[in-house]
Amino acid sequence: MDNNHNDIAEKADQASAEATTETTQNFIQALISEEIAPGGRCEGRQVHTRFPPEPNGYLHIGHAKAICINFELAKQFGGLCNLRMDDTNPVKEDIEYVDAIQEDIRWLGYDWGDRFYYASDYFPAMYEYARDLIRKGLAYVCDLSAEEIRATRGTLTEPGTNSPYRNRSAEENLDLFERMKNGEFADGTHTLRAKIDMSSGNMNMRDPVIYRISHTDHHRTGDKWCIYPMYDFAHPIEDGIEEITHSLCSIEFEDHRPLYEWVVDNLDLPANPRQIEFARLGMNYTVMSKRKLLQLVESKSVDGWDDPRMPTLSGLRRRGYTPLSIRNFIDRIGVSKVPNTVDHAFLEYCAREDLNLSAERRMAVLRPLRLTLTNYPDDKTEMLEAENNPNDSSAGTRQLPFSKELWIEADDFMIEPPRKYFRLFPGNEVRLKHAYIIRCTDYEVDENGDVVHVYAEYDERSRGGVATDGRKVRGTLHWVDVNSAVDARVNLYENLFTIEDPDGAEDGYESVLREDSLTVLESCKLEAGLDEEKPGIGFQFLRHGYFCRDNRPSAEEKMPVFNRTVSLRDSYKLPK
RNA sequence: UGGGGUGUAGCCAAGCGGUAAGGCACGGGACUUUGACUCCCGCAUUCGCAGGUUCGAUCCCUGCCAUCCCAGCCA
Repeated sequence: MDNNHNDIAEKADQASAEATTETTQNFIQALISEEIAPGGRCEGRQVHTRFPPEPNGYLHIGHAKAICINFELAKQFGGLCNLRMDDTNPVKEDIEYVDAIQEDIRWLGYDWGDRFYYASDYFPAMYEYARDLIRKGLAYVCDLSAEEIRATRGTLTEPGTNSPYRNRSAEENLDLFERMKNGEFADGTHTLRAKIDMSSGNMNMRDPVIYRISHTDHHRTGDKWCIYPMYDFAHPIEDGIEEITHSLCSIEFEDHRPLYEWVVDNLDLPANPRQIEFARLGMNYTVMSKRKLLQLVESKSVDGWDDPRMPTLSGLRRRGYTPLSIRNFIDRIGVSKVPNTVDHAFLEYCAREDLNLSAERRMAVLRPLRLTLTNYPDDKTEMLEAENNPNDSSAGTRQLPFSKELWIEADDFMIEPPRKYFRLFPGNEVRLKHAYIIRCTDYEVDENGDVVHVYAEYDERSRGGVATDGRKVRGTLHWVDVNSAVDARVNLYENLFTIEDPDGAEDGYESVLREDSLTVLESCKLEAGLDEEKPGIGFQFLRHGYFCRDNRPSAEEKMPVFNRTVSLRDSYKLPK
């Protein structure tokens, strides 16, 4: 036990040594190593990545994977990682998300320095690049409607047909494109299309639209523009302008890569980036799509984007997950191209691992049962010393008030205990953590037969919890002194869904929402001082789990509110 | 009956021609003033399947099977 802390510190050292040594590289690291080596594509260049969210929603744990991969890769290779708002579609985006995204990334522990960009800042440059394409005969203004474009695109197995506008002259295209920009045309009447190959097996190469008309105010450029570039055209330009060396994205963009490369190859960009795809994160018992998360919020199935049951970063933060635990989680699940569904228990493991070392212990009775020590002096209150973290002696100790009247956990007493129940029952002896050994002498039940009061005698010589005669006392209970207890509300969270794969539910994910994903306990008794604590600090409530103060309690809330981050592992099973 | 991916344990994931790392989960045990932590032990004779090349194949070749993505003027 005394060696615990040393062992753990040693293990942490080993882990960080391994992280820096990095014996096995994932496929992206291996590729970058090759490319920056002599003769490689990026020889002499500084590795430069970017995280490019569209500001149209809140970040979730899946985004954390992309964030960690991009920022960590830059760090490992002595490079840089930019933060860029990919705001090329004004109808979906909003300024409110921009701040939230930055807050979440900072909270996760990453810093983009002064390299915070907006794709919309490049609109003028993109317009000029588009004109280059037109002049090279590689893009044309098309008058087909959206329906007509769809109809002529062909199908997965049949080639498409050329647009009748495909062979307009560069002069005519330049003129039309300028008039599109000047607002002479209504939405949907014209597009700028790349002239590639209408019979390509890759649908993305069948003369993709690269500019559309949208008379919509943009959250940053207002009404300055009424034509907006499409992702496939804009993204390689954004990367090129920022001199990104490696543009990482998720696997479903794999068949966009030929188009990405087509743009890079046909434009004279400041630097040529390379797109690399990896598998996005899937987790069981949750959904990850923005659309579905939004739906949960709008249907009031949850209490907002930051509901502690949500896989959003703001939800995980409110729940009490630490940034380190999330970074560790992402680091450990690895990077590959294999479709994956990571067990949520792995995330919980990472939270416990970090919190076990960093969280101070406190005592909290969630379902209180009154205990009276019949042989303890009536008006006495003594102070007992309690360690703050048995795994970290530097966390120090605190003084706990103790008296005749105490709260214990209702679960910790049974009139007729099953086998191997070593908590309190008539005649049995247990230890009150940090306090005394007590023996149950009596109990009271109400008209329903429920136990409402327990009586016990304490062993005066066992102060601190040590038996002077060396007798073994197996059970140790947590408790809270009645006089100094803090009344509180505690929220217990479970998975939002009843099945592992809610996306695959026959009747839709809403049909498998779990009814009891939130349990609100209104009459909890917390150790004194917990009402002074702020959100963001994790505590271990002894024998229960890790908790932190809610960062968004409702206005009318009078009691402190604590959220359970994750329970302690529990190998105790009540025998039937 | 197009194009592009992916298949190693319940879940992640190493492995790159020399005889299946590690983690999570799970099961057992030790320790214990948290039934926590920590520690120990167990957990793929086999790498989607079938052939082939080779002294030797998870790694190379061929075929097959399964599964995911693509027909937005979304990203």
